[in-house]
Amino acid sequence: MQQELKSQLTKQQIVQEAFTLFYENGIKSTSIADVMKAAKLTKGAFYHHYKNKQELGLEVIEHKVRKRVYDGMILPLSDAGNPMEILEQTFLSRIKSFPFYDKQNGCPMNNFINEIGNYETAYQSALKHIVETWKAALITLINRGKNEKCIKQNISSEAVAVYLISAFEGIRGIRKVYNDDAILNQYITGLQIYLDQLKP
Amino acid sequence: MQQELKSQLTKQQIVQEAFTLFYENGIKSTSIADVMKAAKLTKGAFYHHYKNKQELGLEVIEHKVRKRVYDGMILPLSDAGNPMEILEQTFLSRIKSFPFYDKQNGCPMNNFINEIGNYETAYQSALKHIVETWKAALITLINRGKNEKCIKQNISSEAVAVYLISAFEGIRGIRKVYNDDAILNQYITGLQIYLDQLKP
DNA sequence: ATAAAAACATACTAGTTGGTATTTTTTATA
DNA sequence: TATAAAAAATACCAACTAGTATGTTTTTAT
Repeated sequence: MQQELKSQLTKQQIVQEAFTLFYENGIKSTSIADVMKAAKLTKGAFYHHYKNKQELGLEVIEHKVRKRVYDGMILPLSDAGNPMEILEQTFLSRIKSFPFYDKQNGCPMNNFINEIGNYETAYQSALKHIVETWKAALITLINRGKNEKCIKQNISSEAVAVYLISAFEGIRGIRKVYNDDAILNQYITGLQIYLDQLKP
Repeated sequence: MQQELKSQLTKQQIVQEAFTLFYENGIKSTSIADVMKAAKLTKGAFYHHYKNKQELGLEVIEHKVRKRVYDGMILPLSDAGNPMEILEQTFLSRIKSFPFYDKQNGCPMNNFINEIGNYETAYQSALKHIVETWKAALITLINRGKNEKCIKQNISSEAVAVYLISAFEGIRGIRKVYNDDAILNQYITGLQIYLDQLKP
């Protein structure tokens, strides 16, 4: 039983280091040896715990990337309070308060989405699942906003959800090629205009 | 003189094949040998024309990617006609009419942006330049719309431009992890709502 | 026609990659 | 404390990578 625990701890460490390296340099540019060096272990240990690199990639997506999106963008949506304010809080305040590191490296999910080829279906469905969960949570919130009369009735909740997610992921990529936050501030202003127009 | 022409023709072919392979599989997953095999030439020919892989990458961005964005998204913005209709035409109609291949593989510029690491400054500034050109053209059009009273006066043209670009690039990435166009249609509806709200 | 230069091919190197085979070390338990 | 299983290390391999060195063919200029 204690051995099982140690095994899980080791795997956790590998996944943690892998996430950081994948986030900073991409999955393709990161070798197993790189990950294991960061985890202060050797390749032998890796292949004792994992079948291959893809298995690690999927675990990083499902455990690290998923959790990040969940904690930062999905969970706050189910808070009590004015739905409009929650949207502003989640999409506006959050991006403002990102540390430099996160601004520079973009969104881990978006990085993955755009790095993988269209034939890597295992990665795709794992990523799609995160987007779908996010979208569903947004739709629920927007519908609540409609019920509580703080969001226009005659707009498609799905469409707004998808448009919000698209713009958010888009700017996280675009910000990477800039050296400053000016473009981020323009996005924020643009988002503010967008959100204001959703009010009845 | 004829040799100069042949040299340029060969380079054009290399750049063409490189663009296709980079677009479909990413620049990191594409080797020089892959490119030259597609171009029906050998590695020796490549290094006769190019210093290294990065020089090719930059040429692909500056010649192929830039031209694609320019022709598809920038040039139409300077057409005569109602600015609002031009925006709808460019952002709505264009994405609808994308062939399956383009939907599946996303936006070449966005793929590049999200594949490259944040230390690859040469690529970044080449990509930033494209975004900046696009943004400037959009701002010009939006300002014209304001002058001609078909776009609200009290909104920031820059912010709208950035928000439009962000959402467009974002959805092109997100679409890649889906197998169908439903998400694309939701984006289109979301964009339609957004554009309508810009009207006075 | 011929020499030089450009275009391209061939063969190679040194380093990296994902993955495997085998051995050593650690740990749990009887 | 002996032993079996799990964890980790070592050593390796075949394939691939960017890039180089050197050769051959083609084109151009004289």
